[in-house]
Amino acid sequence: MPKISDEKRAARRMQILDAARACFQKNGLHATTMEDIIRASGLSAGAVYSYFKGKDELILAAVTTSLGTLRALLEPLLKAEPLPPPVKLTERIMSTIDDFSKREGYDLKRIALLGWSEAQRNENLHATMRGFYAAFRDLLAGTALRWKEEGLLHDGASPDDVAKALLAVILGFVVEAAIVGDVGPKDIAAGLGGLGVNKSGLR
Amino acid sequence: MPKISDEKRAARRMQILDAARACFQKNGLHATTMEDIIRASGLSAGAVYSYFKGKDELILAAVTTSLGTLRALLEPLLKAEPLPPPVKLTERIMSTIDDFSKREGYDLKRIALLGWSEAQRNENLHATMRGFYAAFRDLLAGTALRWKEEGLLHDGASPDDVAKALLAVILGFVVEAAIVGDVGPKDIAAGLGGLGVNKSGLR
Amino acid sequence: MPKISDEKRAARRMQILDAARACFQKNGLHATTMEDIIRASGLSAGAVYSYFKGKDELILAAVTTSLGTLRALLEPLLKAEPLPPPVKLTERIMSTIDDFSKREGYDLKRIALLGWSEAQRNENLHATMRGFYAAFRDLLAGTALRWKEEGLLHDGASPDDVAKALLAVILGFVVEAAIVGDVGPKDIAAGLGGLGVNKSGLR
Amino acid sequence: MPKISDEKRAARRMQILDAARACFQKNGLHATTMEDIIRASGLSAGAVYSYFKGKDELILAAVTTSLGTLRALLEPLLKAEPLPPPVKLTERIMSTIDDFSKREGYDLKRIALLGWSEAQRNENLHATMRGFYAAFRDLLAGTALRWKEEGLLHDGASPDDVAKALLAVILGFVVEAAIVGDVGPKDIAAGLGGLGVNKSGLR
DNA sequence: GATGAATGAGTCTTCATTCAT
DNA sequence: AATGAATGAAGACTCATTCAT
Repeated sequence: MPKISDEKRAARRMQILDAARACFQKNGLHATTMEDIIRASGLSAGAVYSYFKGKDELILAAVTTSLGTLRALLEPLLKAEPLPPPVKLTERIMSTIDDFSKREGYDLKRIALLGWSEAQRNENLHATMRGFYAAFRDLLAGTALRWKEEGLLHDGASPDDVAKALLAVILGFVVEAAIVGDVGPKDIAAGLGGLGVNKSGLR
Repeated sequence: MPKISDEKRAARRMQILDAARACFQKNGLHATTMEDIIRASGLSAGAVYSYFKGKDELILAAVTTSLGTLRALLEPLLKAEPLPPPVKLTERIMSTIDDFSKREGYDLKRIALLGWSEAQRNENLHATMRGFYAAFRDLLAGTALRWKEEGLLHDGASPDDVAKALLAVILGFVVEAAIVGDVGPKDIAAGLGGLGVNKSGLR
Repeated sequence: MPKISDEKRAARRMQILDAARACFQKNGLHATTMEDIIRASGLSAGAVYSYFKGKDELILAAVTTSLGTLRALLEPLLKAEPLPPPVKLTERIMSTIDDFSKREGYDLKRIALLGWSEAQRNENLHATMRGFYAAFRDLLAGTALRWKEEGLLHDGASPDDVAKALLAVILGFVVEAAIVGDVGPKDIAAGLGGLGVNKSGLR
Repeated sequence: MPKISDEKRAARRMQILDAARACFQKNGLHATTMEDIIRASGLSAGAVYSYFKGKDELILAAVTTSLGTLRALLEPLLKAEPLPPPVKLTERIMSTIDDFSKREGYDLKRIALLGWSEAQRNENLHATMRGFYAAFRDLLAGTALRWKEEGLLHDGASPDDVAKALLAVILGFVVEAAIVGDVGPKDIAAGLGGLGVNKSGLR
């Protein structure tokens, strides 16, 4: 079979996945029925089931692609040269997440919350998420090492712990924005700055 | 059976709620069936439904009481004299949450994640949680004001923003611990310290 | 036990029955729950069950007493002297049913409809109703015989058939008033008169 | 399965409706469970629910189609030429109802009684029935007008009242036959004749 | 006797998934 | 390969009735 067929297949998969994500985001994972997804995708039940084994696989795929989107969004920030100081980078990460959600009409924060909840009873999903966040934390740890080398961290600072703390801030921002509201990346960044976290890299 | 005493009634309610929380924690909100809760409570379906209108009320009650527990746990920390410096207080808050979960065999973190997810399609629940976290954030802002007066924050620091940042750290710790693992209150505290947040209150 | 106790018992029974009838009339037989009746009666579940075996007995009793009320209302009309001519008597019967319903706030027509429906799956109830209506039809047949003797019916008229026809008119009025509306005893009477039924007894 | 034809769909609907009507007739509206209907229809629960929203819709459909059947049965009688005199027409109407019930093994009288009862707490159903009977009564009034023109009614007779009276006779016959028994269309007709209602149109 | 909390079988309904066409 | 009608196992909830106190 020529390449076109594969492309079509991939396009179909994406079409279904987009429908699923839209439904999940709007109604949550459990309140979304397969029929919702089938209708939203514009395909037939059989077609959907030929691309995805079942609802669980669709959930996993929705979360996985969301994480993929997130990775594509965030990795460049970590590799930016010159490396921004901690608070600045953290703010950019949060802003990037926030902006994407607003721009694409596809709220990564909501999906994240749904995924975390689901992960507690779906080991497969949990493993996927754990892997993603662990990898991201490793990346952050690498970044922290560079900060340390640049003298932006205390001398005794552990890059791993810094990564853990920053990941907490980022994930916490997602929760706080989704549940409590009235908070933006700048607020968090300002708050960290007020606490004494290096803003400029100078001390 | 004659009229049951108020105490007994409350005890029965708690018995059912404990069963529900145990089930929710183990299987998640949606995967838990009323029959699970009924069996775990040791009562009959009718009895359970005479204490709680339905599953939604049970979910709301489970989350609400968890938040109540959390409040009882955390408020004393915010009123402690002398007031610990930011990182120390944050660490204590996280440790308290962590220890309680280990001690009582009742993981507040898991329930929190479930609640956040559910809140996205249950406005009643969302309002309850938003109210709780907003109140807690206000308390933190008050604390931040005291820190500021004591010179533990930068001069230009906004207590509100500091509160937002610290709440993010705390909530983020909950997520990170539940999903990624390999992280404890001390790690986060050390990471914040490494970032330059005042540990001792001295600068 | 002295007589008072029996009286009290009877009063309690009536209290429960009144509550049941009010509920049945308002919500129908099946939509009325025992709890509705219990609450309306102001007694406890146990008390209600000590006076009536169960819901079926309550339904039977409600219908039976309604029929008793009907009998008490209608029998005097059939024994009136001088005996009114057919249409006049029929109109009086319909008016009596109508007026009672309005006066007492207790609609015999509604209860009748409910009872007929229920009778189709409750042989006990069916037998009770059949017995009542059959007896009433017999009474009407006796009346028809007197009309015949007085020359108010055609010579070849069968009193039994006349009774059947008049019972149909009366029962039909109940249905028509309850379901179609815009009809009163006078309309029916006028219609019969228009059809040529002797109004005055003169021809 | 590919798209089913409209005919097949209609046939399936009828299959379910027939099953429902059979159950309703045998056990009454409320004592009939969805499982009864599902089993009787030979389909699955899901299939039944894909054709009818729920039990209420099934009840409404059963009553509505019964009324439709009734209309199809009775309208020709009202349009017959030459127009039979009042008692004759009434007898034919009652006979038609009676015969259909015997012939088809589907008792319109029983369904009618069930419907009247249900109508008292189901406004939708009530409106449907009221509309049907009111239309039928109008038709009868038109017929009465023709009788009047032909001199078969008293000069002062109101066609509307005559229609009300005849509808009462017909509905009353249904009740009397279902509840009391020992009565047929001929008995009622004879009784009306005995009361002086024009049989032949001559006086 | 009276109470009313508790029971649990029974109801309606949903929805992930399959498979005949 | 695609379709979408059909499946049927759950699930949430109700309510007539009982019986320990």
